[in-house]
Amino acid sequence: MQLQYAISQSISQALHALFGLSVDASQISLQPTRKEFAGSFTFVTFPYTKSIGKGPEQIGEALGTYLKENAPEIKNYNVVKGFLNLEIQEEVWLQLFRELMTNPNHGQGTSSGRNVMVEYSSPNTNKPLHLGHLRNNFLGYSVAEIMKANGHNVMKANLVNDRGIHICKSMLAYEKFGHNETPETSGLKGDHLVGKYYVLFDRAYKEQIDALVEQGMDREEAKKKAPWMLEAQEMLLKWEQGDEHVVNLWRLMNTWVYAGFDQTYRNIGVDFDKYYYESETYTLGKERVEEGLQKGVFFKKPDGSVWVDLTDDGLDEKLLLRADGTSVYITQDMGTAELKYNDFPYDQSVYVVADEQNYHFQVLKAVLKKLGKPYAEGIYHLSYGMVDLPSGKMKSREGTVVDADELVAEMIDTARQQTEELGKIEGFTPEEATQLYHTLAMGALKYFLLKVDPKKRMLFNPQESIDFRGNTGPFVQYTHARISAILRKAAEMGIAVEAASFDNFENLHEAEQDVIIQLVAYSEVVQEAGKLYAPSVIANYAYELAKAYNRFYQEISIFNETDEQARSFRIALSAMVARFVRESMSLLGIEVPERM
RNA sequence: GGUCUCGUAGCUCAGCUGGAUAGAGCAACUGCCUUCUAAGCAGUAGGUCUUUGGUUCGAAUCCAAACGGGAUCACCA
Repeated sequence: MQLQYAISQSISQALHALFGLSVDASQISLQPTRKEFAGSFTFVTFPYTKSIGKGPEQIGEALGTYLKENAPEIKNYNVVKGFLNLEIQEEVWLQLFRELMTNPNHGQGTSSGRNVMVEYSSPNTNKPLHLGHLRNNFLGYSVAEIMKANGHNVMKANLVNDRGIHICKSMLAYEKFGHNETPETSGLKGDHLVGKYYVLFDRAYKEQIDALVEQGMDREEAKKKAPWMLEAQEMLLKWEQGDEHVVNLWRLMNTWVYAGFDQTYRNIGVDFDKYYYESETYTLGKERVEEGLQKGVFFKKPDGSVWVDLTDDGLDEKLLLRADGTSVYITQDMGTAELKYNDFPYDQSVYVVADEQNYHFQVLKAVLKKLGKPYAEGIYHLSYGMVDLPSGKMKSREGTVVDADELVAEMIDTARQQTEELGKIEGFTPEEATQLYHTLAMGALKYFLLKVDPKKRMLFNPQESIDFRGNTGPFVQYTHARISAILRKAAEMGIAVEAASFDNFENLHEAEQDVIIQLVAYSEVVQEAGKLYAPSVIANYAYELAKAYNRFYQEISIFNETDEQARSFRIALSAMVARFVRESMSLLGIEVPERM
């Protein structure tokens, strides 16, 4: 913030004038003053006692006196031990506020010219999305929006994992039990229908294993020898050979799944600029392996398999290509990295993938560096923690997952109940009410999943529905709805929202000042969130802003104010809060209602 | 076992590059709607920041060790 820098400069000058000390303004750090003391910024004098040779209070007093006389921004000061608390002139805050009003791009970074690809979602096509995917999707979408706000060109990508043994499992069970069931005949959403057969496969497979074990076979052996496993593997082989029947079935079932996913994506409000399909990319990467062999950074074992030695990077030896020449996971990712780069020459490629794959991405980056790829350095694994249930980790096959579609439906129902209980639905058409419930439900859910630091694991308790009070999405949305009501009334009264209407306003209330401080911080918060890839930073900001506004709202009347200048200022302040609430929430992928 | 991570109020989480008496929300308890939306506001209570050392004027924050969770160490993806 410019203001902080100006104060730092003044302190730098003061240190020089009073004590002959040369400290660059950039080295001087200010912190927000704790609320129990008067002031907005605090300068800590402890670090200077040695070089100056005086006590911390003495230094604080001297600096305070100097600043009050020489720095126009400083209204007053107080010294508590080694802390110099600085109060800022009201007019300075008002001036900052006026600047915000006239700058519609505050918080929009100037174009960086940098290309950032954000890959997220990347689902398997054998089962529907669950709560863990929701965290992934919301994170990915939000990070992409945050990157845009930081001035980058963003490409949102979805790498669909549409082939492999897991898909064949669903296909096989469908062939056995399906009786040509379709989403239409079953009334099931496509992804749920396919997921049903994945579960059926697993159930039958387990029974087969148990049966084999009972016959005296070793369990590990039984897992490999169970008839359905063998059939699934055979099916995968046929798929790779282009067997018409298998490929047709695969196509049919994937079509169902995509229709289901599209519906979910639309419902939760995420989208993609580009889709990649693993069925089209899984053979890529072999050329990169060949390239590495030629460059001598990879090596071949006697059986013909290709490896890379990453022990110098603190990692292990890693297989890159099987002896039979087929790809493994890392081979594919080497290929898709190149493909992505050719499609969109990125400076940075963000992979929103759970932290269980930390090792994999370390390896990927190290391998691409060894190949000397220009895009290796830009690879960033946005590693997020799992969502735990009170019972522990979610497991698809064991049915201990919270289904995404169901959860969203429940949230919408909760939103409806809450709204009806509060009697807040008068004057809404049925369509508007439906829209509101969806907005609130998604607001609550997204905020809940995004307010936590992405790196951390988090807990979700399905028994306790997500709150609509306190530090929640609806709380922030409510603040916006409140302000909207005020702005409607102001418009009716013909009061314009413009800086000129409060030129002579003074007597800034503390609650008003606190709101301005929050507003001014917005652009820094957006930068911080971008630097950390952390929507949680935005969520916490939106909450703090809303809280500061609500305090103001409660303490100070707007329309009962007789001073027109003050009234106009407060309306303008409200409008500005609404704007930043809307913008910050939109960075989280959350909409804000006009009424609720 | 190796590597990586996490451990803050009963619960869920904030605490930026070290700074004042560690903050919110939920749950509990008190107040505040004839005044702009009470999904709100104000307040009370709740803590050996897992433990022990170290660095420092100063540590929840940095370093080390221990204890306790979790992830990973596949010719699965």
